Amino acid sequence: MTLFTKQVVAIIAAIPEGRVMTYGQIAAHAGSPRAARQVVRILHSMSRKERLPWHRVVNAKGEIAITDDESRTMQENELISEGVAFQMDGSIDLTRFRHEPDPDCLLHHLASIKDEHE
DNA sequence: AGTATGACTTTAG
DNA sequence: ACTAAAGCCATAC
Repeated sequence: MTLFTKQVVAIIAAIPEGRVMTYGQIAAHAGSPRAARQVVRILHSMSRKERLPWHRVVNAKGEIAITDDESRTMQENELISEGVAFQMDGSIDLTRFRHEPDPDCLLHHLASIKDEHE
């Protein structure tokens, strides 16, 4: 497992209830602004083993990115139950629900991750 | 080791 | 506003 992966996991795990982040955002905070797709892969592989709030991750337009119908509905329900409101067009208002990690907190977090990283 | 694969993003037409 | 194409790079096989 790479450092990038651990950072992504840590960032996702730190998303509070009722908030969402985009793939690109997460990738950028983990050090690779163009690695949105890796975030997807990590979500796929890690959400099975780890308990990640994968439902709090959406695409850049604030829409649910998942393709599977059942999972998409499940994500929708999770978000609604957390207080995330969907707009008429089925997207989320990112100006209201986007989570921006606190820089200091993030730095500290990443430092401790780097330590435990082999 | 080499190739294929994405629950994406951004830019260009 | 919509579609097309290229870029990205850690996993899975």
